[in-house]
Amino acid sequence: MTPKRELIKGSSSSLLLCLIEQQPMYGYQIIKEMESRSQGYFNFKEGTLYPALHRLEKAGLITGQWQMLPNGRPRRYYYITTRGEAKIAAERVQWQDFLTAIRLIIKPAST
Amino acid sequence: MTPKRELIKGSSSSLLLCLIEQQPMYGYQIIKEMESRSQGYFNFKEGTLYPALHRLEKAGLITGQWQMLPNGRPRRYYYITTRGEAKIAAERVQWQDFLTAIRLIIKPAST
DNA sequence: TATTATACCTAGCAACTCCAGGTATAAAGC
DNA sequence: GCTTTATACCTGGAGTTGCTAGGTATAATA
Repeated sequence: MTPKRELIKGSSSSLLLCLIEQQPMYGYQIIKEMESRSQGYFNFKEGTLYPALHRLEKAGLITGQWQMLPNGRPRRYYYITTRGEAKIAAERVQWQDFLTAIRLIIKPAST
Repeated sequence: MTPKRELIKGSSSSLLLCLIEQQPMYGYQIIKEMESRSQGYFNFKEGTLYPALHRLEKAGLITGQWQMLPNGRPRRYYYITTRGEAKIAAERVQWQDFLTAIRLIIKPAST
């Protein structure tokens, strides 16, 4: 079950948006959540995740807010924005189109 | 219907293998075939396709053979190899695993 | 006291798509 | 006859994004 790097590449930002839409999360939590939900399949590295979050924030699809824990340590929680929600909707369509196109290649319609 | 570049990225080599498995093809034909079968969705550029074919050949998954047309112009036909067929089977499994993992993220199982 | 878990971050390499360009012949339009 | 389009191959460099490997720091556990 070697996760295919290149498959993940095309969908990681969409997955992040989906997760954060369901519930505001911070980076470290996202890594753990991805891993546990996918039963170990996704294993995002920090070097992948943090830059990705920064890109999403820069694009205005999520917004991060520092929150202090009782013990004084800060965490950066990310929230979905209106634009992020729109993006998710658009990507859902893209995914469908993509899957449809793939199917047409593997099982060509009788011409 | 903007095809998502990064989605394609992860599956282009698998798609090429699938096409060539169905029928030996040459580069230019593959571009046209991809486009017509997918109703315009896939629109591989030459700068994408030819290097990809070379990579697949180098990896021993396909094998190319020059063939002379009656008019004297050469074409390079690519054939699937045994190893290429094995690869296709493996990638089918990877795809299923990937899709399963995705579903677990977008629709988490009740915990 | 040492290790692990939590929590953030960046720099640089690698992989792959695309743009843009190059080469060359055949067919079709004017 | 000449020009454009289609056919058919190719490469170099830029852009995007994942991963490795490293850094910083605190809290909990062994």
